[in-house]
Amino acid sequence: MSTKQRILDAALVLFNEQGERSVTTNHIAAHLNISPGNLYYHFKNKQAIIFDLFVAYEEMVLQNLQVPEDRELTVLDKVNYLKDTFTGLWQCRFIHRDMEHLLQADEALHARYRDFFRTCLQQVGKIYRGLRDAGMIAISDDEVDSLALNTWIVVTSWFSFLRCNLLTDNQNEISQEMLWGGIYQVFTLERPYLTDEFRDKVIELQTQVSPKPAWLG
Amino acid sequence: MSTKQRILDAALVLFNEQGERSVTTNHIAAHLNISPGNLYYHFKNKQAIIFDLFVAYEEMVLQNLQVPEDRELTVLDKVNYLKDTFTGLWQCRFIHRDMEHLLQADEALHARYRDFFRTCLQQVGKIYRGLRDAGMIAISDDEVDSLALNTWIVVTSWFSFLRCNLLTDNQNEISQEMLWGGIYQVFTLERPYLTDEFRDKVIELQTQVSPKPAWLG
DNA sequence: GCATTATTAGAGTTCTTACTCTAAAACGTC
DNA sequence: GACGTTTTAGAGTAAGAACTCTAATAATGC
Repeated sequence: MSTKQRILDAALVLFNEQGERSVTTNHIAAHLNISPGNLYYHFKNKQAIIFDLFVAYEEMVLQNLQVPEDRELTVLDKVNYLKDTFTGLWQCRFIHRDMEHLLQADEALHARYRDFFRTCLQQVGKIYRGLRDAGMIAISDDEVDSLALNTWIVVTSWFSFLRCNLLTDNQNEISQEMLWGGIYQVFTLERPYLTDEFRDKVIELQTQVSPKPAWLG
Repeated sequence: MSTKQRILDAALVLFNEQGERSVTTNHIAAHLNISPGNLYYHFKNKQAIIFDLFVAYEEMVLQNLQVPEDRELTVLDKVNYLKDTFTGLWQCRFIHRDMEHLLQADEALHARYRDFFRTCLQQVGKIYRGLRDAGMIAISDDEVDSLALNTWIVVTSWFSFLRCNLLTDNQNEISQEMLWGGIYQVFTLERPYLTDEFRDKVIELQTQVSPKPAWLG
């Protein structure tokens, strides 16, 4: 693998584990047993590394949010969207940790991120309208807009929420249950809109995938 | 005013404007025209300043979330809770920006924050059950739990969301409309649970307080 | 095999940070 | 107004950050 790619991989791992703020370019170089000079040969600066990592993240997310044009959405689609989203989020969880700082430090990234956000919101809206067309939820266009935004906020804040509120001395790593608690939480946003016809079926499947977490309530 | 209090005030202003990460103890001292030594006479370190600011924030929030024992909740209470919450949040908006880092750097603060979160969640649940008792919403206990958590997430993430996604070169300050867009957004979380009896009345009042923001949808 | 280019090491530079130390000033009190 | 305490100034320190520079090594084309 190219040194450039190895730097990106190592940076991603270290950023995820310790947070971008605590990881310096020297740390990344040391982690790979290469010199700082070498790292700076491949990247103009730390921001450039972050930018490239974001581009990869963006691509993955947009891939995950595609809506099939040739068929209706199913209950399973719904679950898979969330699984994919949270899995992707986990792989790049450093990004949404102090996003404000990353964007403040890099105007180009900020502009790109705004576009990304808008596109995501549109896609999520499209998915919810797809679920409506499939008869799964009854919801107005206004409600789709606000539901999409609420989904965005819960999804992008989920790991911060976990680390701030649920990690303790005893339990200091994010468990599978915690991660999928995020899926449960997004389910609860949609649940009020489920149609009578689908409610029981959907709730049953959702409960299988991610039951109500013990720490809630 | 005491120097100690002036340091806290200045730190709060600077942290809010520029983010805790970008504001050093030297900046705070310079802002007040006092020496760094003086600052360190009053505070052991930077964390201690943050800790004190958090304690004040905590007190304000818990004050805002109190539930009257002697009477039922009204539609107006509901609106006021949100107004107070977002106003308080605005005053200490630096706190929820890179909370993860603040907590990682200070185990005592982390423990305190976890308690704070639990208490808040309980209070929010109590408020929603109060609204249920007053006949305003129809909701199960499970749904109260998840609604309270969703409310918490949207509220604590709101300013980060705004700065990351809505600020641009042209519009680089948070407007009143944006701030109260947060209230609208929390309304949308509760809306599906409104009872037939109260729906129109509540929605009318909510629309007055904070109509659907232009940038949504 | 040689010239050119791409890649790497590693010491070093500059800047900033949180924080310390000493001495002086201000204050209270009797 | 002397004396102990509290508060302040301000230079200074040690550590660490991002990043640069030079020279050596590897790869590549001809």
